[in-house]
Amino acid sequence: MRFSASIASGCPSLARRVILHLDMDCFYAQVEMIRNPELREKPLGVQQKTLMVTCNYVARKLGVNKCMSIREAREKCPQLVLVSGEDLTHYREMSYKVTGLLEEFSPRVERLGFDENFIDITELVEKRLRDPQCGGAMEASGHVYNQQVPDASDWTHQRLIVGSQVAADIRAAVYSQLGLTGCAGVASNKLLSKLVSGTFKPNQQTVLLPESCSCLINSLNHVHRIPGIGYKTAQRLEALGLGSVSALQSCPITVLEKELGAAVAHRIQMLSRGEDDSLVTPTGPPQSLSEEDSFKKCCTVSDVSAKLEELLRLLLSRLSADGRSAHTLRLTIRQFTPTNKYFNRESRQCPIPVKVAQSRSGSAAVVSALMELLMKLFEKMIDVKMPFHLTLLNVCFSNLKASRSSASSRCSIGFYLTQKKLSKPLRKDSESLRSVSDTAMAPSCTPHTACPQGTEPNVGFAMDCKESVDGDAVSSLPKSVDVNVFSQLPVELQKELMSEWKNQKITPKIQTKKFQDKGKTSKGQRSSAASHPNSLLKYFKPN
DNA sequence: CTGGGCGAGT
DNA sequence: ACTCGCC
Repeated sequence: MRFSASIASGCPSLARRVILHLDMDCFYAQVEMIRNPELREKPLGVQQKTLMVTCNYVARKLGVNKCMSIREAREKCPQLVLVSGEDLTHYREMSYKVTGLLEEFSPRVERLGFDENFIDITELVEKRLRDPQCGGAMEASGHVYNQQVPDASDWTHQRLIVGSQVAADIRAAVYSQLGLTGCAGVASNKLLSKLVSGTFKPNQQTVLLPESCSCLINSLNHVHRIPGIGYKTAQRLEALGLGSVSALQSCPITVLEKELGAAVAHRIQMLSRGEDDSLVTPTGPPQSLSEEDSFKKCCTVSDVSAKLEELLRLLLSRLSADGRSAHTLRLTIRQFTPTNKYFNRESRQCPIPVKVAQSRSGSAAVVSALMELLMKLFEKMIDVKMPFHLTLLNVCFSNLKASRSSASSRCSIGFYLTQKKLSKPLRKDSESLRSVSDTAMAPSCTPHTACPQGTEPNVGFAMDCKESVDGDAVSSLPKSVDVNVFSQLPVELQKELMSEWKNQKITPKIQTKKFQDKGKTSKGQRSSAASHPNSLLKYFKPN
């Protein structure tokens, strides 16, 4: 009884969500200024090859913008200080520190690149609304989009206003603990929170109230500015005369379906109206690790071999820190072509023999075994007896699995369910959730009833509930769980379930079928970052 | 003188 | 294996 009641009442309906988008200011430049504070007052650009990928705000005042070529940036600003940003190590580490810190506020954190995160703060907001100590004055923190005046008697306004206060707290925590500034947007879905976060930059925040939604979405000059509509889709829309947001909004769906297919058509028309029902999906640890390098010319086998070995060693080092083992190896190349230089990438992949995958990453035997595989993959694409001209090499480890030593004993669900006491109090909600998803490679995946996402998130448990005499769902403990369903449950319920499984010494079956999108695709195992003991290294707490 | 990553869908 | 999306 307890469970079904909690599940039914605890899941926020899609329309009542409060979503936060946090976008770090000129992220790579900030990291470089932390590494070398003397750079703070100078115009600073971060360089990758011939491109300045970002720059600090001192440089921006002098007319420099991100993604300018180095030549152009130097022309506009001769005093510009450039640092190399081709090694992503420091950015990656800081990026995961940010995500880790955000996960202390809510386990529902989704990464978007290295410098952006979505956080579903619905439950935090509701907690504050219930807390009498936080009651009273309803003033937004930061900007309100369109200078709309909130209506204190409007519940939706109240939730978003409280959301803006949560956002301010979170930004303050990121600054005090990591020294980073960023912009936040608060709205009722991911699309709107992302769009609104950029309205005041840098180091500011904006909340969007529903009445100003159309103002925000119609302020976009072109459909390409809508996140989710990329270059290709925008071009096809343009060809249909649908370059403007308003044209896309009012286009007959049949026209869109004919050009783009039903799924994309529906999705982008929703987006054009500011509607976005996608969930904040906890990102967890990366599903692949890759290293790449681009260059003007590489045309000998020995040069290829040397470059691949360097990439491989970097990757093995990262894989070792991650604590998982890789079971697929992929090589991507780009060959020189005078025209259309940037899109002719080809790749070949192969399994990594279990013996190699599970041996210690540092050993020379592993390096040579993987180098042999890489050169075989290379020769599947390039006839080495003929002249060739490469401009890029990428090595990627994917199909990452928890390795035996690290994961199964300490981090499996069995660990949590059989231990008398947890090593940590379950306060860190994210950790209990992680331990569940960590065992997601269990092969027995029973498909569950599909349903449109967000409408009835408890359906993943439905098979375990019986009808009782009085017609109420009976309080049987679910014995199977979809990772993605579980992760979207209220944190309190997650904890309750974990604790109850533990008490009853039950090991629930894990399903990994993706809950949304009518279950047509599997996301594969979706284990969360901190579930891996060694992955925790990425989440250092600041001193 | 257009990086170096990531994930999802097909 | 490839396309498309995001930063």
